[in-house]
Amino acid sequence: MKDYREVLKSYNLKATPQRMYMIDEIEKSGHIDIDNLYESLKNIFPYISLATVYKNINSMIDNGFLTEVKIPKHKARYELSKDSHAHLFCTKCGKLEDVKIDDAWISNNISKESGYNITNTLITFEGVCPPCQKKESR
Amino acid sequence: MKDYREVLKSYNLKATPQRMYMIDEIEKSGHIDIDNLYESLKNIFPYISLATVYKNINSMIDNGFLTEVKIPKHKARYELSKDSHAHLFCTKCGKLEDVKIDDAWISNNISKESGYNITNTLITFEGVCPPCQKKESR
DNA sequence: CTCTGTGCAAAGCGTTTGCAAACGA
DNA sequence: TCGTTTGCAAACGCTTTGCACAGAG
Repeated sequence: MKDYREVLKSYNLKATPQRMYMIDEIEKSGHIDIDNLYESLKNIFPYISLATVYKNINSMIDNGFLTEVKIPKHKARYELSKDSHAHLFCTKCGKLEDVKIDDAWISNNISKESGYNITNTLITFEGVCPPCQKKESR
Repeated sequence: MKDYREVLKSYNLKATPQRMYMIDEIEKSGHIDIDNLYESLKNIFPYISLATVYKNINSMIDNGFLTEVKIPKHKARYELSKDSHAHLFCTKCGKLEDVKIDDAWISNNISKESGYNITNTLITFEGVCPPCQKKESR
């Protein structure tokens, strides 16, 4: 496991074991929701409280270290903040993947047309992933 | 006010006055959240229940007549379902606007690259609208 | 030592459900 | 008339809060 002490320090958060394992779990999974995160953490900290997980998620979102990803009809998932990218969500198995996308020129276009000063672009594609397509055609 | 009897009938929903005014309100506003919808409806039906508004919103979403639009850090808003389009959200004043966008070729691209069978594309731009930009520069 | 973070329990908030009466078809 | 919808109140589920103790810096 990486050492997240410095990262947490730079965000003015104390490096508690709970937080370090939380970050590790989020990084390993790519995207995770509260329940799965809580369940994984209970393996390491049997007495960890759901409230603690919420509090930490919120403080890390507030300072920008984490990003919340909302998915239609599902619970939000959390990811480490990273460069702009889109999401691919499989409606069959619930898998969420990152996709590289050049949204700069899209938002430039929209910006010109609308006059908006665009600060963020959120793109999610919903569909069925290749493995689930195979299962369907059986 | 338009007559929504036929529309409701085609969705197998009874044409109650509450529903007809709900649709009217949503159409007039373009996008509306539960609280504002409930408040407007109370002007016409002083005893309307929030539960009724929820039930109707949900049944109209289920049959595809309405679409829910999720916005980061804000309550969902509802719109009449229409052709694929993106949303522009002003983070200063909370205004939500539709933008025409040709997402077909984007999703085709993503589809080819990822192998996903894409069924829906959700695009939201966050930024500051022209009026709010003027206010800021004062 | 000081202040932040943790765990627990309770409170809070938005949404859904159950039910009897009212209403639309 | 029959099945759906309404309004009300209670229940529900997820998230946040308050507090005393523990732990990081």
